Amino acid sequence: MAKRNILQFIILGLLNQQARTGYELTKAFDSDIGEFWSAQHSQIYPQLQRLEADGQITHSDEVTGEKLNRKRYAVTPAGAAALNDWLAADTEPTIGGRDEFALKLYFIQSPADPRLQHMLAVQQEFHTERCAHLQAQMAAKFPEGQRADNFGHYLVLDHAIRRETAYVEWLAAAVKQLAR
Amino acid sequence: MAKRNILQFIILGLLNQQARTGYELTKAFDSDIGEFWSAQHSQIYPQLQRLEADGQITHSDEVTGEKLNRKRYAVTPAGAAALNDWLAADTEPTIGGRDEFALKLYFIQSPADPRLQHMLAVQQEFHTERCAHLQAQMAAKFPEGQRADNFGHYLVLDHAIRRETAYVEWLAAAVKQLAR
DNA sequence: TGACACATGTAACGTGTTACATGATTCG
DNA sequence: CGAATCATGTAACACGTTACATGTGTCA
Repeated sequence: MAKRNILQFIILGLLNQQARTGYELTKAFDSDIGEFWSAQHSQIYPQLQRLEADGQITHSDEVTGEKLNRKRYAVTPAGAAALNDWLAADTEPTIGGRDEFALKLYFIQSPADPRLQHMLAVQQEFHTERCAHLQAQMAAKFPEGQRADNFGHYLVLDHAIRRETAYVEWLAAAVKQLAR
Repeated sequence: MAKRNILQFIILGLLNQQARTGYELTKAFDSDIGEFWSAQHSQIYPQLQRLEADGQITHSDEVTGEKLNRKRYAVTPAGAAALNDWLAADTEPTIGGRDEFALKLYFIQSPADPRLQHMLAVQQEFHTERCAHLQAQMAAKFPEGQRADNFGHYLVLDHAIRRETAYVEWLAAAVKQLAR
């Protein structure tokens, strides 16, 4: 899995869009970017420190209210260069992530197994709902083929929708071929 | 990512199908099961030792030729029970694995970016070829809707094909909306 | 006899998750 | 004033990859 520390580039990419705090970066992984990567704050804060020590980002202190301090990070020219190097480098194609559910199905040999019905139904419900949620997002953010700006965002949303749609179709096809 | 040590159950599942050596288990991750999980021998051998210490598997020694020893592992009743518990347990739905390429696209804001053309073409070639390879496998292993036996195997192959197909379609749609 | 597949292990390191820990601000 | 959110960190542990290490069997 992880090997070349992708996280640092994601942080650079996000900060390159706009200056952010560690907290805001953490939340970015809950929305659109969460479709293709995840990270917790316990990983992000140390990474920010390393990037700053490396001279790829800097921060300015901000105060909210009386005492609360937050650090707003921004990329340096060196950071922007590192980001561009990453973007320009060859990308090892993704070869299908890990899927515990698919794995379980693999070990159930018989299409008559009594557990299949329920297992498939649960997954179907989840992914169908998820699919609808993504389509709603798409409709909200890109109403009229408004893809010119934020093209990247559009592409990953489209990707997520296609992926979930294919997943739902796979589950439906599986259900259809169940018992007999 | 990993959290509940899925690997142990995969090993139990594979050994439940038939007794295998560590080497054979390692190779299983290069074929069909590799679509949804990967593991190296350096992870597998220690895991086999732990499973045996736990009483979930046992091994018998085999000799090939003059000296070469291999250990053929098989599940114990306790191991089979653990496997069934895992299969019966609720499965957290997969929420889209990590995809470095999708991530890069996300950070490229403009559909006129000169890098896009080449990036997409490279991925397109890879995934198209992969798609064809999977379909060939399907045709070879399940010729005439021969899904009754090895139903699990059929399902994961079908899953992989649908996933790759969707990926290829996504890339094609992206290319179509490129410059202008 | 050399290359390649078979076969099994350990070590070092990096990444990722969960838990621990603390405190401020805002809103009802 | 209590709950939710904002905000930032550290520690412990589990998981995964790469590299190190060694030796046998088979086939051309």
